[in-house]
Amino acid sequence: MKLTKERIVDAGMAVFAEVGYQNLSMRQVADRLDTHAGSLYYHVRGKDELLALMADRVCRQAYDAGTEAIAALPPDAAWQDRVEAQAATLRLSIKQHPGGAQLLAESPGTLSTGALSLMERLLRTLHDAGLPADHCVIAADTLLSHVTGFVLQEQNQPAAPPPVTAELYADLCRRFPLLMDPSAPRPDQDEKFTRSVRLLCAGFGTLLADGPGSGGPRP
Amino acid sequence: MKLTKERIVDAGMAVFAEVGYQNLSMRQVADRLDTHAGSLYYHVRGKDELLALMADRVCRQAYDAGTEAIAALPPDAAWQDRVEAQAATLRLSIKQHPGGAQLLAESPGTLSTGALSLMERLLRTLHDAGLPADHCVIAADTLLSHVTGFVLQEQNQPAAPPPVTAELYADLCRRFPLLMDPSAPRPDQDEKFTRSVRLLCAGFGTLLADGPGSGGPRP
DNA sequence: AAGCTTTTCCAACACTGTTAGAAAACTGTG
DNA sequence: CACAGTTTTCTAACAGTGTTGGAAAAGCTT
Repeated sequence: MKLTKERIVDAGMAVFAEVGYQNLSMRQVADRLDTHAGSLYYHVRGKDELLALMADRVCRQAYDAGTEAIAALPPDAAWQDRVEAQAATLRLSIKQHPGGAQLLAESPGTLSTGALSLMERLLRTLHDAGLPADHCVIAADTLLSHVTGFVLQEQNQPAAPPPVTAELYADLCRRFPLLMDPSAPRPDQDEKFTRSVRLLCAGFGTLLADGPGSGGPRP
Repeated sequence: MKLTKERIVDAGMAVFAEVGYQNLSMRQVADRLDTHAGSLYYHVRGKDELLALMADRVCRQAYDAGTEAIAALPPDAAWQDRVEAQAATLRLSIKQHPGGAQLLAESPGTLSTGALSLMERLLRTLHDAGLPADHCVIAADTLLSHVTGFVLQEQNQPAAPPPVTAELYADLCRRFPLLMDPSAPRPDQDEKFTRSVRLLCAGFGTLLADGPGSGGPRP
């Protein structure tokens, strides 16, 4: 069957889903297409371009998943819920692929139309919510980079945490008392994520509620 | 001269500063120490461990730079300024090394005492500011992952943006009107960063000011 | 000085991205 | 159909990577 950019990206995504970001090689992608590595270079300038295309596809998937999630919301949903829905679907879309956050993080996001779509929609949500225009782009940028950063940490957590001796544990508690405080609740990642997004939304909210007494972020 | 973990990390940082994250190889690190690549493996389990050690060192540098910046603040400085100072120094410390954000992003941060120190100090700042304990860890986590995410985007922006034809530009403006709005101010990265941090602090603020009428983030 | 442990060298292995040129497949035309 | 021309694929190689095992050297103890 004829080779094409689209099919190469397809194979790349498949290999990516199986072996993850770190172990993705041109030869494996070629194998899945019953070809040889060199043949790919006629359609793709190099591995970088392939990765960029794949990152764009992840963004596009996230965008589509987002439109579905938004459509499922009640039409009079608050803007915070819309933001939350977009953040949540983006996170899930990235998490579907092992090392997906690295893929997005390492490819320059600006020139990808998928990433731009995500940005534009979030921008519109914030704009419609009444945020001042000059703050919108910063807010949207902050949220997007936050989601990537969050999933990055999430996916890089070692599956099997290294065993800590009792002695080492005691030392850690001495040096990092707040961090190691056993009385502090240890929420799971899902809850941590939604609450962090709510925190961001609360920050956004201070930019528009110019009611008496709450004058937005400090001057 | 005798080879040691410390010296290997030193050489690693030097090579890292010169060639960046992507092009750092064991052989180059060995060359700088007038040895052979195989010798490193007696002191270091593999490249992963070396990268983790280097990430820890970056965190430690950031921590030290942070203590300096905090000490330079007036003793009665608001907690927002303390948070801002820590975020700013962390960003600068990461930016000192080309690809430093990737280094931090790709190494599992939890088991690094440097990263833990950063976290603990931020936690204390928020705790002293009066944030409820169960929100502190989430807030601190959010801010740290935000900084990494921000610098990641910042360092991955291609030095020479690809030339856009007038036709393509018009198309972009049609598909992403808000994003491409020429009337919107285009702040530089420094300002974008400080404002995003202020935005986060504003979100944190809603958690403590339980005065009448501002009930924190939506339930 | 002999024996022993720690450290370093060296050569290899399997793998990576990438390129150049030959070979094949496909195309349209006389 | 046959021929030329173009597009696509194959093959082999290059330079470089992380990593390993065994030989060699160095350092230390008795």
